[in-house]
Amino acid sequence: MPEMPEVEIIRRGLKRHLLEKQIVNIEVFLPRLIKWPEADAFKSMVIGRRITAANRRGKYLLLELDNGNTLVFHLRMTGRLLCVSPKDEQDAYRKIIFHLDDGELLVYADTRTLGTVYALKPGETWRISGLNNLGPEPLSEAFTEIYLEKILKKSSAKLKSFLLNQKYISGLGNIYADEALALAKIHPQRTGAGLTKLEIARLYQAINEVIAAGIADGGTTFRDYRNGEGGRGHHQEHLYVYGRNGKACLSCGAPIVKIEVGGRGTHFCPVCQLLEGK
DNA sequence: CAATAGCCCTGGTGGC
DNA sequence: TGCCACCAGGGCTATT
Repeated sequence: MPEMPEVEIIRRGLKRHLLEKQIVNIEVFLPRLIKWPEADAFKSMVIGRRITAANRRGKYLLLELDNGNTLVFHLRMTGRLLCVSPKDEQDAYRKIIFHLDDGELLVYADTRTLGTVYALKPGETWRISGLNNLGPEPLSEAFTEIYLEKILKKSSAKLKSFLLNQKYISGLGNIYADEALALAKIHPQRTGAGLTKLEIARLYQAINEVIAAGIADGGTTFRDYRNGEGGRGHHQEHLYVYGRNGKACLSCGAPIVKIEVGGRGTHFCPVCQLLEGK
C-alpha cells in the first residue's frame, strides 16, 4: 500500500529516469483507470510531450509536461509505476504503458485496478477533489505542532480515523497511522479533543519520525509495493505494531492487538497505548 | 457540517 | 486437496 514514503521513493526513482524524456506513445489496456479525460483525449494531451518534473502531493504523483499539462497518478492499494526497458517488461498486471523516446517504458501496473490516472491542463487541479483538499504533509513547513493542536482540538473523530483523513494531514495511510500512534503511545480510539499538550507533542514528533524512517528505509514492502525501479523497501523490518498482532510489543513485551477502527484494521499495544492516556 | 457505512476490485489465506 | 467466504484498505459517494 503506497503511502507518502512509498510514493516519495517512487517519485525519486522516476525522476532519475524520466526527466527531459519525451512520451512518444501510450498503450491503454484498461481505459477505466483513466478518470479524466477519456482515453483518446488523454493520449492527445500527453503524447509528444516532454517530462519536465516529477512531483508529489500527499500520495499523488505528478508528472509535469512541457505543455503545462500534468499527468497525475494515485496508486491506491496495488498500483505500481516503474521504468523498465522493453526486454524486462513482463508485468502481468500492466494497464498503461508510456513509450519514451529513448526506448524505455514507463509502466503503470495494478493488480486490483483501484488506482486512478488523470491528465490535467493548467489550473485544473479542481477536477480531483482529493488532490484539491489535501492538508499539509508531515515533515513540511506547513505541518507545525500548533497546526496539529488546532485541528485535533476541533475533531471528534477517533485518532486512527483522524490520521487517515487526508484533508487534515496528507500522506499517512493505514501502516504509518498505526505506527505513529504506537510510537506516541496513544490509543487509536481516543479523540483529538481529549489529548493533553504533551500527548500532542508526542504525536507530532511521532508522525514526522515514522514518515522519515519510512523514507529512509525505501518504503514498506508487504506484498505489492515496489519502488520506481522495481526494488523492494525495507521498513517492514522496522515496524512497531503494523502486521505484528500476537507478537511482542518492542517496548513492553505484551502481545500486539488488532482491532477495527473506522472500518480499518488497527494494530496497537494494549499496555503502552491506554484508552485513558497519560 | 461531520462521522460513518458501503463500494470498488482481485489475489491470498484460512477454515472446513 | 478443493472450494469458498473473507479480508486487505485508499478514497469517493451516499446516508445518517
